[in-house]
Amino acid sequence: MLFDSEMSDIDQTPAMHNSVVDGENAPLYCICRKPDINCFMIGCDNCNEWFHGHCIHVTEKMAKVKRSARMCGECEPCTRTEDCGQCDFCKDMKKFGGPNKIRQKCRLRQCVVRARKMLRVRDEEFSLCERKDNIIPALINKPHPSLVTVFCLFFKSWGSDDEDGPLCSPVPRKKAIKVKHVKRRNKKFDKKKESRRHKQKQKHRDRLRHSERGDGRHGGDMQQCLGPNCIESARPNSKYCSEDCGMKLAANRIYEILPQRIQQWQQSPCIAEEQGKKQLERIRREQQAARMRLAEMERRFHELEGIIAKAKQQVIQQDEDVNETDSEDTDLQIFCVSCSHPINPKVALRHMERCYAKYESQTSFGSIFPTRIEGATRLFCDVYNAQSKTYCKRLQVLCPEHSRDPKVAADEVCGCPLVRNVFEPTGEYCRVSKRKCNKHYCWEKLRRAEVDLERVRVWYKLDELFEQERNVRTAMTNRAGLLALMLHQTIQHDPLTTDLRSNKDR
DNA sequence: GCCTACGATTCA
DNA sequence: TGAATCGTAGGC
Repeated sequence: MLFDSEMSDIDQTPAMHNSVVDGENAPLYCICRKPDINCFMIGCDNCNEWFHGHCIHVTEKMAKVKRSARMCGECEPCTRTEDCGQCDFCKDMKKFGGPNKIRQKCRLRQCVVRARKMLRVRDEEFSLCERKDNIIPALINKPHPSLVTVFCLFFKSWGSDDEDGPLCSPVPRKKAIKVKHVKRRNKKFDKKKESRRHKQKQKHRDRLRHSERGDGRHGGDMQQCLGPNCIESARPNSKYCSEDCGMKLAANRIYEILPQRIQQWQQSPCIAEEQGKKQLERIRREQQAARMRLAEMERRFHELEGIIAKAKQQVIQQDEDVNETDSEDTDLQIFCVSCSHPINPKVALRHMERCYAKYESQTSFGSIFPTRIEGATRLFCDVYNAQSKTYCKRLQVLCPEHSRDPKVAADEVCGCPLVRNVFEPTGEYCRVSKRKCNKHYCWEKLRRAEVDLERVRVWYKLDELFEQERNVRTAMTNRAGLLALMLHQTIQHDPLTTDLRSNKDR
């Protein structure tokens, strides 16, 4: 296949021999017999004719699909460009945070024709599991799904033709094996011999591949379609003559098997179901407790705002200046935890708070999602950073990066509620000027942060409990799901198929 | 023969 | 130069 980008390599006008040249000497191409109009064109290897991409419905992207020993370039996985991010190969990739040990491309991108079977065998497993995850909830949401819905979902999940392959195989995978590559290096191979052997192997494989493809195309033995009442011959590499026949057979099987399986299920008691119910009860109790705690914290939130409002109404007591200066007049020095400079204990709180804010504001803590908690006010800062495309996730009251402490007016009073024995409120307020009070520096901010932090904790707890509830519910619903009922037993549909167990018995 | 790990190669 | 991925050694 040739693309227009490759035209420089074959300077002579392509397909000139069979193209008509019009009056202005512009060569005509394609089925439309029009000249090259500066669009994407693709050339045929066989006839050397050039075609406009849009005339033959081939896009530049499609044409660029790679072909190799492991890629046919035509099947769905070959044309797929995105990694699923879920399979073991994806999870191994560095871009998905993996160790890069397996180094294989995504299972969903392994060619169905040419990739090695081991690279795609689990693809079926994986995609089924993935599809199953999508199908079961779809069925759960319908209390009485119509048989057509059930059948379509089931059949699609089962795979169109291949019903012999172990789908979500319960067989555990083999353990990882460590390879001693050092040994390999130490071994002295006869290189000539090795490469000759390699070439022979390659030739053999190529021969096999060609013969396989040949077989696939022309079909070995002709088999009759397994579709109900169908007398046609099956398609190559399939048991059915058409998708329709496969669907009909699958529908028949569901009609035949499902009612019996449902009856069986209903007759047997389920311990896991009982445990699930107990777990749900526990989760609900914890949710209730968390909600009560949240209500309590909301009440404290409003209470604190009331205290702060009341504190602001206090009047400054002038003689406090003397008390402030005469106490603790010592040479004692402590070191700031942020900048490690020696500071006077009297101003330590003020200094350390500012120093911390200075360093803290140089870092960002962001998430790509804005906070969406219904009914919660003033929790996270949530300022959007266009550069990193993230929302700030510090507590709003404690975020030095996006909010500065308001400037204190000269006549503002400290107003911190005074306490006795650390916790008992005396009902009085500190009436020192806010600018001069070193004892209660930023008390509103710290008290607000205390309440907000607890509120955040309770929200996290609630979120965790919702997640637990969802998991338990999903597990309970899936237990008697359609796929589970249909798949968790072995049925010998075809009496001619060799049943290994019966062989053993004999 | 399956599977993992990793050197080698290709490509952007 | 690094990411992607191919091909294969070697354990089981």
